[in-house]
Amino acid sequence: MTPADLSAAIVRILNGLQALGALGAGQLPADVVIERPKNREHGDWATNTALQLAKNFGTNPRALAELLAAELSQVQGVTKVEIAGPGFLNITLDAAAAGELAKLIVEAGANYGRSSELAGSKINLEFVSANPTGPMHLGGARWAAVGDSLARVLEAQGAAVTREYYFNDHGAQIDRFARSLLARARGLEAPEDGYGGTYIQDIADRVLAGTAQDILALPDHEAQEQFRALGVDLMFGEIRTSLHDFGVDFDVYFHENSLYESGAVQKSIARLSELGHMFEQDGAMWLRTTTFGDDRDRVVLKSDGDYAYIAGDIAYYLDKRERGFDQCIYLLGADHHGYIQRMMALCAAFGDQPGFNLEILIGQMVNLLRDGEPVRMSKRAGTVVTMEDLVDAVGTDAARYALARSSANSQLDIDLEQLSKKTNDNPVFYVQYAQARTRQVANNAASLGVDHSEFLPALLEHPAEGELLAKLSELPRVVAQAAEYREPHRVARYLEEVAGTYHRWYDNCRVTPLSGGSVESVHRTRLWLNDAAGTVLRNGLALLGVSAPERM
RNA sequence: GCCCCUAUAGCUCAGGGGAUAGAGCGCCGCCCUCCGAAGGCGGGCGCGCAGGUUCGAAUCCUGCUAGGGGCACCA
Repeated sequence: MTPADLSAAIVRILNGLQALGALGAGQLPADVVIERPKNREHGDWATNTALQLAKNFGTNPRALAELLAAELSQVQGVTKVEIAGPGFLNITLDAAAAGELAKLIVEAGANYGRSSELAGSKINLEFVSANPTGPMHLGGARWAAVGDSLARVLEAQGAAVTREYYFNDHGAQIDRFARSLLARARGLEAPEDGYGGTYIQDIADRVLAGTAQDILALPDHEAQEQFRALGVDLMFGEIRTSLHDFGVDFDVYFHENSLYESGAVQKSIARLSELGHMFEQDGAMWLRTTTFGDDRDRVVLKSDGDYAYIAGDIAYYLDKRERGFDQCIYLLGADHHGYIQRMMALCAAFGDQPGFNLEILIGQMVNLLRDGEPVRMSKRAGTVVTMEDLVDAVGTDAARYALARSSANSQLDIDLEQLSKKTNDNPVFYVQYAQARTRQVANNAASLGVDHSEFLPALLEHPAEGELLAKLSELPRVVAQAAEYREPHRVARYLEEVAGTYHRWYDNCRVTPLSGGSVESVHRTRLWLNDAAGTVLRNGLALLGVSAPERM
């Protein structure tokens, strides 16, 4: 008997009551929110559904609660239903009904927490997409952690997710990168509008070392072109390696330049012209995005004959749709929030539904601190705080966890010094330790002859076992909500709660007998619960891309 | 000027209308004669301000204040 079972039971009861004419003709809910009350005197589970639905059915909360309570108390496994306050239903289960869950979880294994809710939907999730003009920086690391975890969460709900990286290898920014490389190779300072980090020298040296050709003897524009092509490749390789080491691998690295080379840009603009959304003015071609709520129209083809940046966005979006993605999700940094309106407008211009076919998630910035002082992370300033800096300091698991455990909506302060000095500060260890503990308990149990040959859930009667079972039952709902709200941090927060609940159970309930004692049914039954907790912790950590070590 | 995000414990952050607002870290005290004390138990400290909606608001709405990020024929 899980919260989901209770919810289903209540929906059934509501249906039955309405069919009998005991309720008015209101809309019936598809499910009912079942919560664990903070105060245990309020039972194992509680719901406020009578308070929320009474108005719909033309009755008052108290009366509806009484109808529901009478029926619900007849359900098998429910021992008591009480009405509290204005119409809360407080539900108490018998230990056996609650305890069944332990076995269900163990038997489901890696599938516990997964669902087919999003089966059939084909999602393109674009994230990171950092320009190949410098090493992967801390902000990119946040989106890597959040984006990959979101992909895992969506996949756990049955969606087919393609992780995609838009690789800006076209335009003025790349030209500045190439000029900077050339300048450094000649021993000159980087141009004023160029990149000045020490990595520029490094890449320039590698370009020179990597080719037999004497690039520096070429005319300027040819030399620059060589540095552009080779330098971008090197930078790209570095970024890709950093991400891989971070546990994030993209299915598609999409090159912006390919949109221009293939003619996709012209094609997509021609399509918008046919649809009547393009116009010419001041020698430039514009997309009338104001038709769809943008605050100004946007230049697509500049008067000098070059395409504006949005031209690539237009072609890229269309390309994604033509590749068969129902939903294109973009995870962008806060400095891109101004793009939302024009992106939504171009989506609508193609006849699509903004918010469904195109969804843009904005994540706020990460501030890196060292001893409480902000560390600048501007690539141009050359004081680059890279993903490697963070990983070197705290390790991949701690880095990914620290970046993924907070809402992307809030700015995040991470103090390198604090994390690197005392890694025990990081909650990831709390969770990993609990998981490792479940393994050690299982190992000890095995060596003492405690096995899975018996499961008598009624023996799971200690209050700490009730708490643990209740907490473990929440995983499916947590994952579903993380997917629905696109908020993978919910998984991390939940795991911290599971870990705490498990530790308390561990302190109260032994899986192995004391020395001299014999193995009893209760030990064998508790082993199931121990393993169920381990399963939940491992499944959750997997959703975050964090390892679940056997021992620490 | 306009737009977006944020404001909750000493710190970093959860809390998407419900009952006494939570976690980790930090601080104080207690617990290893039995599954690793990287743990548990106890203690102290908090919803930026002012209105509104509601039976009920940290949560929704409005205004204000503060911090961050944006507002190109740049990418």
